[in-house]
Amino acid sequence: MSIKDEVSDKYSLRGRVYNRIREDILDGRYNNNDELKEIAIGEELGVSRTPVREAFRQLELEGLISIIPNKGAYVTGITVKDVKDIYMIRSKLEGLAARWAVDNITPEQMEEMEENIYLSEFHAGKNHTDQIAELDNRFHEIIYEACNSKMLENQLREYHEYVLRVRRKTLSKSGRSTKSTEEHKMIMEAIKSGDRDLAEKTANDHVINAYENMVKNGLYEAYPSDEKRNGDKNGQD
Amino acid sequence: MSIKDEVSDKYSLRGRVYNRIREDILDGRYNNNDELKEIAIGEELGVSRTPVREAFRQLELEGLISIIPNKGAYVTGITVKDVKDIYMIRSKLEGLAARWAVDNITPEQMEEMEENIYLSEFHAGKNHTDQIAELDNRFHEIIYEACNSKMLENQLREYHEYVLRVRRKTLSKSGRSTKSTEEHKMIMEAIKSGDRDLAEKTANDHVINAYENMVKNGLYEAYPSDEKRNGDKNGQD
DNA sequence: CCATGAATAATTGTATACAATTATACGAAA
DNA sequence: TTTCGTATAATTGTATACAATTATTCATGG
Repeated sequence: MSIKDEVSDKYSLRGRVYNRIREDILDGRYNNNDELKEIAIGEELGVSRTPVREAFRQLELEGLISIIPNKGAYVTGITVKDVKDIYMIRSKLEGLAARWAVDNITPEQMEEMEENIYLSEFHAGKNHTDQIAELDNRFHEIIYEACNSKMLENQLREYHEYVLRVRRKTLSKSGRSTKSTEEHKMIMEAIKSGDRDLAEKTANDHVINAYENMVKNGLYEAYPSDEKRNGDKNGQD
Repeated sequence: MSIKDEVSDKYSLRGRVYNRIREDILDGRYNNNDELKEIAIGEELGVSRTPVREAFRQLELEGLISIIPNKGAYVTGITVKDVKDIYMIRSKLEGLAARWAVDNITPEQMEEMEENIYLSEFHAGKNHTDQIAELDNRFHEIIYEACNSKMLENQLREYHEYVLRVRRKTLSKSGRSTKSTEEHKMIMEAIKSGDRDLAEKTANDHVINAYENMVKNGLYEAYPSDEKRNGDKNGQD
């Protein structure tokens, strides 16, 4: 499938341009629908249009910008509904990853997971939001690695980018971190005990809980720009 | 996320190069690890290196080729395990799509679905493999459209490319088409009756059955080139 | 014969030049 | 004033030129 490691190539000009624009978008330094001009970006980074254009093509495929032929490249926003869909999809895929991790996790990965949770419990008690966010990311990364599927791993990483993007816009209110760590612990214990069904289910639920918490804490305020089209009606679950 | 419609741009040189190489790869006209030279491809299509390079960058992100900096672009193969993982992931996502379709399918889409199944039953009885394959694709497309999620739709389409790729290598032995149509019918009826859980479950099972059928009919002969690394052990389900 | 390494060729990476398309400015007519 | 159309500028699309890197050839020495 896709992404990331193949692209990196951090030491070519194109790679640097790609990473730079990508970061800027994910960090919210552009607004939705901002136009990216090849020359302007090239001058800013001291390169010609060629590597910029190539970077654009990749960013387009990744969905971070959209290119209209002969017109320009525009930063693409994601809607409230997109965010919801991503979380629902992630719920399923994280469940699958946790299930597969049961059979494939290494002792070292298991160890890191336990340590991760131990540290999380500490920081959750003190509201160290940066450390908590970092540990949270890492917990999921461990599962991605442990599931032993390059396909699934790549897919989940790709979605994770979007999560980071959203997280930057929604404040991380307290309360969640403790509960989140508890959920991580449940997933970990299910994996450790070899219970595939339980691992899958707890991971499913964890992602959905994270989503619901985000909604409560103002997702809709952070992303007011939903499209009108058919409305947001795939929701009853 | 990704893919396809944004890329198309069929009337630019880059778009034509992209589509051409893409088709060639998916149609199996290249072997695994074949090297793609910018100049050679450019001359073949009568264009310069610039649009070829841009097309390469997109194909790389799509996973169809892999670019090694300063060396070249190589057609990437997928392994037996990759195929399996894709089907397992698809099982979950098709289930989700069917679930969402319950709440979002339009009368027109429902009608097309019923017609699709009616025709499939006819052709399945006569072993019209081409028509059956076409109808099968279309059945899934309808669900993708009906789920009303651009995110999920794009994702499933991307995976579908891989399925087509595999299908071209594995012979479609008889027997399956009748059973497949029956399964489509079950999905359709679940959607029609508004039973979300059933729709999800029947779609889940359908994809897994398709996979198991493929294994029986020689997937492992068609894709002998699995990597050795950690072996294929995430399998007990 | 094989191994080594320098010279050469081939190929990719980047910059620039030119063509095609789209956006903008501005004046004339209603 | 507003609207329309043309001229101009700005921007993207493509081709080509040059630089940097990698592959190949082939002579030399062991």
